[in-house]
Amino acid sequence: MHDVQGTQVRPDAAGGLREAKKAATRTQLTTAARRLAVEHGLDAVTVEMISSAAGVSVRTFFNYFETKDAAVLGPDQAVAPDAAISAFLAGRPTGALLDDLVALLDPSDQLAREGRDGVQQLFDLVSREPRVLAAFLTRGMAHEADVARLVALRLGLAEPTTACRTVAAAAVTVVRRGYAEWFADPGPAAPLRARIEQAARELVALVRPADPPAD
Amino acid sequence: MHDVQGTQVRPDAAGGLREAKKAATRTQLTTAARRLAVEHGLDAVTVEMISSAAGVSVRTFFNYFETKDAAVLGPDQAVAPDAAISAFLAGRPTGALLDDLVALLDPSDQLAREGRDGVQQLFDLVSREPRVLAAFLTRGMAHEADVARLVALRLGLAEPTTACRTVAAAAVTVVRRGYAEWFADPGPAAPLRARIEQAARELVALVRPADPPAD
DNA sequence: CCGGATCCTGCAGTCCGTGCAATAATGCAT
DNA sequence: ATGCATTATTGCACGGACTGCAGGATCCGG
Repeated sequence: MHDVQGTQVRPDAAGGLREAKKAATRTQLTTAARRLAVEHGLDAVTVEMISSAAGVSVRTFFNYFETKDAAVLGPDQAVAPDAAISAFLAGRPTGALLDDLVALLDPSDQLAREGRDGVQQLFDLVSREPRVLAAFLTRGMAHEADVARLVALRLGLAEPTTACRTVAAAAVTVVRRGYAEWFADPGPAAPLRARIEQAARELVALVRPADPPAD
Repeated sequence: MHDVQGTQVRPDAAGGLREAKKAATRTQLTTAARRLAVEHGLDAVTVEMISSAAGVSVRTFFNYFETKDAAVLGPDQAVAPDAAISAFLAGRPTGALLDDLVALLDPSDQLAREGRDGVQQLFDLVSREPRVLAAFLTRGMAHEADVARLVALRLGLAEPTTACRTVAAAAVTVVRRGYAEWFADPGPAAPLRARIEQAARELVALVRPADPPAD
């Protein structure tokens, strides 16, 4: 029985059983941290509680995450899957920078990976616990820097210029706004992607207020 | 001698000597925290060092700031002076929303209040210490919410709509980008205000790529 | 000058986070 | 399968962050 408290453990592609078990415990820790934090509030949850819920020692907890907040946030993710990055660098899917950035940062696959409940839980904590918000925003800044590099590459530049960074900041801001609105009212009528596109339209409207309706 | 380690103490307008002394010690704590953090790195600086440098006990430190990071960041400031807010709400100075937001958030007066060195010191820490960055970004989110409320008021709305929040996010992002570039190269040739306006132009260029040059 | 309110301070305690060294588990080659 | 090298887990000890509490000092108004 190669499992850790119910979480499937199977050797994923490269890397043996060792890596798979590590990934499983990391997931376990994050899951336990989020559940306990939602239930009791982050301050009332000790690292000892999270660790024992995941079946490891407190010392091991700190081998996986630097801080309690980081465990709630979960392991860092790439800004987008490789396929999406390749497409973006090749000028796809539309050729328009802002639209392609929205497509690049489209988080629907992350939603599928963590599950709708997990993401809802995380955003719940982001909006309720200032420390989780702080960690979340810090990670967002790192993602913004990654996006700036990708924009530079797409434009054939070796290093991101000021404009690349501003464009990246705008794109990340639009996606963040979409997330926030989706979380505030996660009805099925307006899926996450639609919220993000709505935020993009609002940004365009700010800059082109006198624009005639396009369609 | 009503002073605290060289910081002037005079009863500011309303509030007696008590309030003035409190403000003085708060400033002292932030000044000491920043100086020590720049010198030794934030992790190597203990609250005890900061407290004794400011001439108060450790326990008193925590009466002024909730965390060590908060002391480095300094006391919270209003998003803009009252006069600038009134002007913004009245549709000034230009009538164009984005331009007026840039004017509203123009931080030149904060620069004058804290002094160029203090702000440079703070940004130095923001870029070097992840914990200070996290606190800084969290405060930025609060400011963004304030700005969204102001936008709503200017448009005659009681509550900020989705568009108000997106507009506020875009404006705060532009100002943040200007700050970042100014800090990366604080030459006198390109003052802070010019950097912010440059970032605003970059945002416009993202949305209106085919625009003919205006001037 | 005095009473009430407010602030400062020390103390004890909990929890976070880290270096270190011993132990246990794993992967690999034979 | 078995022994060996590598790596993960754990306990321990420690410093530092942060919080109630209670006693004492300071300030403000009369």
